[in-house]
Order: sequence, then C-alpha cells, then structure tokens
Amino acid sequence: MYDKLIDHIRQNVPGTSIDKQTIEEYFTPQLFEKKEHFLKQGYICKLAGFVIEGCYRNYMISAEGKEVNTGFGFENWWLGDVSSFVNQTPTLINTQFLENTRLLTITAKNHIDLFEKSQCFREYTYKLRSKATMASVLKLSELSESARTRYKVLLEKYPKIQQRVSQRQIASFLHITPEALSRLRKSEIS
Amino acid sequence: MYDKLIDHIRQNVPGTSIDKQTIEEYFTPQLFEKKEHFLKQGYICKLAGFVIEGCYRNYMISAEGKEVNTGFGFENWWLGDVSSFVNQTPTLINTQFLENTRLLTITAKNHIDLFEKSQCFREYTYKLRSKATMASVLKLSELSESARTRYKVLLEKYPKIQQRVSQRQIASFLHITPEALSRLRKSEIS
DNA sequence: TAAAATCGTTGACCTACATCAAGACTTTTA
DNA sequence: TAAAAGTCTTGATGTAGGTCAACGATTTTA
Repeated sequence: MYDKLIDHIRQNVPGTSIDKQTIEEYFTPQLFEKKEHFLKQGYICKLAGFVIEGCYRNYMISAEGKEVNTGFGFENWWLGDVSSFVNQTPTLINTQFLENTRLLTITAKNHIDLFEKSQCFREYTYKLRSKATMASVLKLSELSESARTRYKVLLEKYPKIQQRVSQRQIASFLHITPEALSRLRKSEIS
Repeated sequence: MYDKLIDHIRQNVPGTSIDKQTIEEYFTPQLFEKKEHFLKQGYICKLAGFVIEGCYRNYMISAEGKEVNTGFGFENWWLGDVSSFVNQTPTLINTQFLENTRLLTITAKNHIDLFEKSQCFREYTYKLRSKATMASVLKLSELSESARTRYKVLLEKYPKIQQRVSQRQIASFLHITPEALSRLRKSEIS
C-alpha cells in the first residue's frame, strides 16, 4: 500500500533515502466510492491524495453552468488543488471519482511538517508541481486544433484511457458533445 | 528600479524584512526591444525575469504549426518557464515582447542560492507559483464558452488590455481569427 | 428482478466561426 | 519621406460541431 508511494518518490528523486515509517506516520489510507467527490468548488482543500488504485476526473463549472472536464488521473497521480491547499483559500476545482478508489491522503498541516522535515519530500513535491504546470499548459495549445486532432493526441498520450473513462467524460474533456465524439469515432474507423 | 520588485515581494509576503542589497546583488537589469524573444521553444530557460516596465505575450506552436497565444504579462509579472528553469529541460513556451521592456533578471543558479538563503523569497516564489497554476486552469474552463463570452470575460478581467495589446494578439489568445474578433466587436457596440 | 437512469448511436437541421479576398489606414523600415 | 509591411474592416461562402429528438443496450437503483 505505502510501497506504491515510496516507489514513486524514489522514481522522481533518484538515490534518495526515504523512511518508510515516516510515510506511514504522515499518510492515511482512505477509500472513496465511484461518484464521490474529493473536492468541490468553493471549499478549501484540506487534503492532498495519492492514488493507489482507481481513477478520477477534474472538472470546472463554466460561466454557462456546464461541467467541463479539465483532466483525468489514475494510479500514481496526486489529487488536490495546490493553490487552495497551500494558501487555504477556496478552490475552483472539482474532483470526482470515476471508479472506487484507494488513496493515501495527507493533511495540509502534515504536508507542511513533512515538507520542512524532509529534503527528499521537498524535492519530490517541487518536481511534481513543475510537471503539473507543464501538463495544463500543454492542453491549452491543443485546443486550437480540431476535435479530431485533439482526440488523436489524447489517445496517443493515454492509449488506455478508453478502457477506463466513458465517452461522455472524454467528450467533455475534448470540449465537444458526446454526439460529436461518437460521429468522429465512426468516421475514424471506416 | 529594484524598488518595484521589493514592493511586490512585500505585498505578497506581508511583514517581511527583505534586504535591498541582496536583491541588487542577485538580480540584473536588462532591456529588451519590442519583438525580441525572451524564450523560445526547445531551448532551456536560463533566466527568470520580473517586468519593471513593458509587456509580453506567451505563445505555443500548435500541431498545425500556428502560433497560439496562451497569455500576456505586464508590469509586476514574472516571465520564464518554471518547469524548464527548475529542471533545466527544454521549454515548450515562447515569450516575445510586445513593447520595449525593462526587466530584472535572475539566473537559475542565483535563484537556487537565493531560494536556499532567504525564507522570505521562498515564500514569495511558492505563493506566485500557486497563483500561476490557478490562472492557467481558469483559462481552460473559459474555452468551452463562445468567443463572445470569452472576450467579455477577458475585458472584465483586464480592462486595460485593449490599450496595450493589438486585436490580432487578443484574437489569437481567444482562439479565433482577427476577422472574427473584428465582427464580434462591431456587433457588441451596435 | 423490475423500473429507472445513463450510455452510445444516428438523423435532421442550424449557427458560430473559418477561409479567402480586397480595400483603407497606420506603423515600420530603409 | 517614400516604400513596404502590418493592422483592421467588410463581404461572400464553406464547414465543424452544436442542438434536439429518438432508440436500443447497458448499468444502477430500489
């Protein structure tokens, strides 16, 4: 259980000596059911979580009141809103599980403690944060392309996504309707 | 010159005691001309910069080879790509000045030193980084709305942008053609 | 296990925005 | 300061993807 997180830290901060006991002390295993929310717009993000098993979507509410997916996460991903978590301000992000999901969670207070205490965890956090920023920017440039191109790029990047995420959810992420995605898939095959 | 940066740090980390001499030691004033690039895709981001006076655009190249603006920056904003700067990996961002621009720049090495040395600068960096992440995510949800709505939202957020940035550049940011923006503006007024 | 809800597909029709082209105005360059 | 380049506008025309509606298949709920 904890090993998955420790492995992930090791992968991102090579040659480090992270203490297993410290991890067990600061993180709590937690189970969420499909459709449950981890985070809702307007609330303060009290926990950060690391996915052991399962998957989730992040979405926002557009000015017209529609849900728009901004991303998905699977095993070995972090969830929580950095901005809200760090500054303890209301978040704009919604996170909902698409499968029953097992997490390791950490409170903001524990996160600060661990951040102060462990050089290794500091580097790990730092590294992940830069990666996350990059990912969200990448997404923006893709949006100037046709839905077809965006869909292709998505499948190239995450070939397995079709097995885990419904077309409705993928369509929302691509900023098109489920009908449009259906037609696009049809024309793609034939 | 240096005061603008010091003021900005004070505003973001209230009640701090930042040493003016330290700032002068670590940062270098630099002048860029309109149309010059601060950062180009594929290169490693060697400098971070703080805008004293002037303005810039960030853009990316889409898969179809077109420039797509991802944002603008003015006085008191930072430029540079965190991911590239921190990990010294090639950037995906292009930054070009839209006016002659005065900056205070800092090298990656100096940034690390100052980050280690100054608790205050650490907090400042940390805070700005969270803000930046938020801004880019915000942008994503807006893209599901009509061009008209996106334009309105942009003007509400940055009413002065019209005086500083050409319609071409704004159109690119809104993911529409300059023609479409022109027509949209016309129908808005009448 | 029956009823209700959700999902993916398809058809008919509509509209927001793209593309191409051309002219008037302004800014940059030599 | 004349020529060249870029900007904004407007017109004509094309198209990707939206909306609404309906149906069978699957999943969820009671």
